[in-house]
Amino acid sequence: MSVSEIQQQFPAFEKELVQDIESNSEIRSFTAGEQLMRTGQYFKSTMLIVEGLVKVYREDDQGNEFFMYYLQPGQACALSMVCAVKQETSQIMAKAVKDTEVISIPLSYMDEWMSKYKSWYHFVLETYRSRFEELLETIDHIAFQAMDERLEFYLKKHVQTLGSKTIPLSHQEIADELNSSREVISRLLKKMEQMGKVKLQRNSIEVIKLN
Amino acid sequence: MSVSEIQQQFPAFEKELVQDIESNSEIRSFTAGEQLMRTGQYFKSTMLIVEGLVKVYREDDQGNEFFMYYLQPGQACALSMVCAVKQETSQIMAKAVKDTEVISIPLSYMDEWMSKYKSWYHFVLETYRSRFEELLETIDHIAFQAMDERLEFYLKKHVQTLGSKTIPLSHQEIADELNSSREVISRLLKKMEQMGKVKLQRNSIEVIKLN
DNA sequence: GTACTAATGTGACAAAAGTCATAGACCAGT
DNA sequence: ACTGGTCTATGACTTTTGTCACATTAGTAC
Repeated sequence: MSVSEIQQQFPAFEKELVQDIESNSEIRSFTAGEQLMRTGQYFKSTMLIVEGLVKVYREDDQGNEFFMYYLQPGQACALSMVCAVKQETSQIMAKAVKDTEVISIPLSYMDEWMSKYKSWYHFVLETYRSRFEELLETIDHIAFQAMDERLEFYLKKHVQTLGSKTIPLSHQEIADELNSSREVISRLLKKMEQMGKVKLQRNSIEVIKLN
Repeated sequence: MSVSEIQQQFPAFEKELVQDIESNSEIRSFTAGEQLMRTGQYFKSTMLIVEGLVKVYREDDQGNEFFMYYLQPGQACALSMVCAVKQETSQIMAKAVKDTEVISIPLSYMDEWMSKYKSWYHFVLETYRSRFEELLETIDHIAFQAMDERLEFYLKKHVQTLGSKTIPLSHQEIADELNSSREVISRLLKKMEQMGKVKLQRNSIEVIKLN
């Protein structure tokens, strides 16, 4: 990973910080589908996404999972910061959706840079802030909305994030992420198709228009 | 508010910080039942709880509410930090449960102290961290658990926080906070009573034993 | 093509939660 | 003790979601 590549994804970072990152961090690559972290793991470092796309989701004891949010280049996993500080295990899973490159920064530097670099300080706070908001939004949806609305929102989010109208997921995968069952999702999708909101294909959904 | 009172609730703060707080912050008092913040409000300051008890909950467009967590003396509202930084409105309501005193710290100092006082820095990060975890826990409950389990957890939490086995809430109030309906809560409580877990009185619930 | 597998469609049913209607219980003020 | 208001209890019913069983379809491998 070169200085210029880092600088490109994190334009707000001052030059010295970028150099510090370059010399003190490790690049890790994950192929699509690979897990970046899993429940019960300890963190000794925090991760910045340089390239690719990462899906972060929650998992309970029975193996039910639950989609929380995507991480894109230029973002960091607040969870790895949260847990890193306390040396605690997480209840979080993260999976690479596309081939992904991350910068892995040891905990000790993360802390040191907070006072050393203003841009790092703002970056960390902004990461907490934005993830906090995502979680609040997630809570809103599961607390207040019915499955059909949640499904629509889920699809909308995917279109935004993937930058494509075609979502390459099976009904089963969607059901898992919304912690529902395939039949329910199939039925709702069928309804949406009849309303002209989506077009269903095998293993993918083409979004026509959502409110 | 005297230096010693602040120091008592926030023992980790160094002396200079406490003095800085004393001379640059404002004390605000709320009587039980009063709102500390409401949806749509802007923040120009962050609040530390010195005395009392504050309930933080989420509200949607239709006025449904949803309990998130309690704030106790020695804690701060992460939301007010989150929003303060970005000068954004919150979707959060906070209400004093007991008579409450808070220290209101202007945004500018909050930022300045981050680099000036190590203990402040840790306090802010720890606040983010712990609230983040509370939110994750909340998500777990609404995503993975049925109403009966959520109710039990809710009661347990209240016993812990209030430090009393008697919870002074009506079924309707509980229903609101769990975003359910009174009848449902009444029925579940009745079942719990038959199982010997609680004893029901008018306007209050006495907890006998929960797992 | 045939055979196999994964994905999807669908009807029937069960369970959980929400809604409606109504009645009783409790408390406060007079 | 009467009255009005709030809180609680309960049965009947609806809606939503989850589950089960099985049929159909689409893609893949041979």
